[in-house]
Amino acid sequence: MHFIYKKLKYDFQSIESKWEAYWKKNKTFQVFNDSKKPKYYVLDMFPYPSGAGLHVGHPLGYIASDIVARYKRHCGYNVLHPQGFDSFGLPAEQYAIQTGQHPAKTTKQNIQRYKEQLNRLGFSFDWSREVQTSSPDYYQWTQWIFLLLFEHYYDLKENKAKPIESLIRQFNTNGNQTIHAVCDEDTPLFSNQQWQSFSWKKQQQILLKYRLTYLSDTDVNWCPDLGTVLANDEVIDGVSERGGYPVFRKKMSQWSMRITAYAKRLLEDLDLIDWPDPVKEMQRNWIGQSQGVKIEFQLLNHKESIKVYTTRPDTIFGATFMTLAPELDIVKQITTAEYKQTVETYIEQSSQKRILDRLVNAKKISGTFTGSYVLHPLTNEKLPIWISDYVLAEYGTGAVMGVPAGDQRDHAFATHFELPIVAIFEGIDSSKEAFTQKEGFTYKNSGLLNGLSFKEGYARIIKHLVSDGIGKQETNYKIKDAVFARQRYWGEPIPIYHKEGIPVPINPKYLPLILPSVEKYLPTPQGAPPLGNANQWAWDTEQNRVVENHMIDLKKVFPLELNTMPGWAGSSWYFNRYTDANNSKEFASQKALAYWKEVDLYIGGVEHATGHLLYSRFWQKFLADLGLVPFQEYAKKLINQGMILGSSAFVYRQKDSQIYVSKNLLDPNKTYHPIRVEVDLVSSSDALNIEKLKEWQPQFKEGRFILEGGKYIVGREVEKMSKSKFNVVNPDQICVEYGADTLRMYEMFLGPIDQAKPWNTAGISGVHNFLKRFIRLFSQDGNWIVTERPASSLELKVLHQTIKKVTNDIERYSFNTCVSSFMIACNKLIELDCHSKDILKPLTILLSPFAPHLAEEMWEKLGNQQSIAYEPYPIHSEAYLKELTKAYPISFNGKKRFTKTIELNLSKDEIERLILSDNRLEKYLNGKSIKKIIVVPNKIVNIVI
RNA sequence: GCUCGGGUGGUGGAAUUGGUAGACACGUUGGACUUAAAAUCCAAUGACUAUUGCAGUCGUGCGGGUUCAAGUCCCGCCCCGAGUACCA
Repeated sequence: MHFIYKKLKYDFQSIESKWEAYWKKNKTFQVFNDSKKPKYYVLDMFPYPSGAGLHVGHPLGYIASDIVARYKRHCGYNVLHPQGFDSFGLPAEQYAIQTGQHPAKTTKQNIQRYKEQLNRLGFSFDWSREVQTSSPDYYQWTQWIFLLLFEHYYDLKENKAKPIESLIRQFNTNGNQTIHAVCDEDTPLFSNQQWQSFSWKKQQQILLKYRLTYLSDTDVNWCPDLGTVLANDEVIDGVSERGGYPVFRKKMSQWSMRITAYAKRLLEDLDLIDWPDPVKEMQRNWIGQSQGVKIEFQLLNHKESIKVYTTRPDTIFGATFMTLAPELDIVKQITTAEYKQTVETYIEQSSQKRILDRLVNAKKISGTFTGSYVLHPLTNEKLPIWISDYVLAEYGTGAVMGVPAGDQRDHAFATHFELPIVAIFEGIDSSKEAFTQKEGFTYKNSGLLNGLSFKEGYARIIKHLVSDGIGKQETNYKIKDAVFARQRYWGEPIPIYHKEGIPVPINPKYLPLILPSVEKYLPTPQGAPPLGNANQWAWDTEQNRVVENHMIDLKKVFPLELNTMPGWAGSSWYFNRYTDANNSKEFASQKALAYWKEVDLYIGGVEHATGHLLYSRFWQKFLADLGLVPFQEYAKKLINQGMILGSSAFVYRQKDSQIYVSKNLLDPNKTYHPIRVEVDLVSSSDALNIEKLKEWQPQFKEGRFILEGGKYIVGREVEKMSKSKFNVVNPDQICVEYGADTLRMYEMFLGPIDQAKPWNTAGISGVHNFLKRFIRLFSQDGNWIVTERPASSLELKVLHQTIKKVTNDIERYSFNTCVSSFMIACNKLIELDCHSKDILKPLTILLSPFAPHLAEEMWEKLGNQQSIAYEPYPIHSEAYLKELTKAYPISFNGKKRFTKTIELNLSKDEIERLILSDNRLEKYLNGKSIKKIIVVPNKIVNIVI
């Protein structure tokens, strides 16, 4: 069949701007909370509105979620598909420091630009529910949740958060000795009389040890270059995630969130949610549960004892020394006069080490003897006490028993300092290295464990230690309480004032506590956070409002907290706010929360696995404990979209010259400097536009370019897309050249949604051509030729198969194969010369989630008045497809799968029916007869003609 | 080191439960249409052998195994990516 097609105009520019305006004007995607339809909540991780605007990688997740949202609308759901901005953050603040421009102003401009870009791509967001974390309407509720956390503690009996008043009541009646609650390690025990005798200040200090958000002297990650502390997940390889500056450990008075109280539930409830395994695994590792035993070692010549935590109590007979973390307070008490000097020097040195040094020098063994000894609890032997920074103060008890035979680090330490090594595994040589496996040995030199296997010995020793009162079984977690304060300006103010050194909450009635204006966004000369520059930053407890600093009298006017909340505060609960985003009375009404329930599909980057995705689960659990939200887990299903990488372009400059050599002419014996050049200056065949290059940067003006085949070919390298690498592809430009629909489909077509992949503009023409061909189904020579004639069975088959395939693929989030299916369908229908309305109508609905602008245009041209967005989704007839597959029934005997060759003599009619039954047979049409057919149950495998 | 992913044409990637591997697209080559180019359309395109044609051999990182049948399942390696890192 030969058709000659004239060029058909696909005027995507006017189509797309027309429908963008239409959706906005008609509020097509606004949803309400009182629908009778079933609900579906599809959420994107909201963006930080950076000054650079969107690049081509950002919308990937939004396109996927928009396809699902539109698909679910067609399926008859009331779809909540909101968007907002995580608009507090460092870049706006740094810009403010440089230019003096208020972060609120730049943030507003950036948001404006982001919205324009997002709308251009045709996302069906309900903007009436937009949230901005930096808006007081929003952050008053972030502050409100902060205060709730402050006013609650974690009860281990009921396994939930409870009001602090209930704790105070118990203190008043019984003291704290019978209380089973999460608190700081150093909380003293007291009776009810003692509690009542305490001063207000003392009582408050004790309560801080229980509150779920609290102020304490903790070791923090201090980054002097950023002038702020960082959370653990913001420190990567010992340097700051942002900027890569060195980070130090430092003791500071800091706000923290008692996320450790929820460690167990955060771990266990991972089983309830359908999240990608890597994310779950990362959270599991981050929480880091381990089962072990805390064992008490009596100090020689001291009343006190030291507890160690170990997961291998069975190796206790191999313990030949004890090592403490240098930071522990007890170190100073036990150090003998003789060793005082060396110990103090060592402590000093290790505290000044950068985190990076500690990591890099991990294998470099250091430590020093304290002069003291502990007694082995089972053998009564004298074990020397050492300190070393391989022991971490914040894990376990900060003390380990040194078992060189069973632990590699202990072995290295013992070898380095010539401490004894006791072999405890029968038949295993412990002198060279430790044996860390948990099978394949029996014990020796191990008292009551001798001759037992690991399994027997492990159980035996625990039983013994516990019954003798020496040890206690314990579950330990790696996860640490999250530092919840930044020394920055552009964040939520913490609604706390300070009285006698005690933090006191502001009554939530008087929220929001509005961020004050300052003249300088830098820390004060005294080193206080930027809020220290504010003139109006004191709390009047009688008028309950912010007043000027000079009114502070420490009687009724007190200084306000100067720290602000970290970046993850606002994002830890925003998904709840969308259900009722304009509510000024509550963070969200119970009715709205009950209607929308949890997020059905959440799409965002995997980089938030141990940050936002963990903190938000924690807050959700806390809010659920208080009965404020109806679900323990807020997102049923999570998908991580992979990053779209840039393809950087390089020119090669010969060393010490102005000669640039084309990629394939490089001489392996010479040295070249690869220099990144702007990818816009390079054609899709990697040829460089030298004229434009010379205009772009003056350093190339004098360059001599050695060409191959008349062209300069650049080198390529796949890297993260970033402005500094000159490899950013701007979606606006793609929209101008190909249109938003093409961009949407192409991003989906690139590959599986969760995979990282390099951007390649060259391939986009394939998808663009598909859309042009799609229009061709409706027209010929520019004329509309949709017909009313009923569809043929072959056409119907194409349609039903496509519906089935596309629907299945959307349901399993395989969007790339969807796009392929559309192309196949389109090609087949063109070949069949199909212009039937019966086929094109459902096909247009099917395409609408992917290419919404074009679908709307075609839908209107088909004579429909309403937007296509709420058209019922076409249903494929399983019966019809089955009917077709059964067109030529083949039966078998036996259960086992087998291959069988059948000799056939089929008539033309039979062949046609056979062809209907199986796609692959189409090419055998036109009179050829089928001789043999190889079959397995329910499937034709091979045909011999 | 440990944990989790993943290795399929020149390229991006298909292949729901084991059932004609390489769909779909890019790129490349040839052709049609054009004064020409672009655009569009048609054809070929895993490798090798053979050719007038039919066809044959090898092919999913490597080596084994299970099966009538393996990209897919099992065992042992190699390589790449991500996360994590003195966690006792």
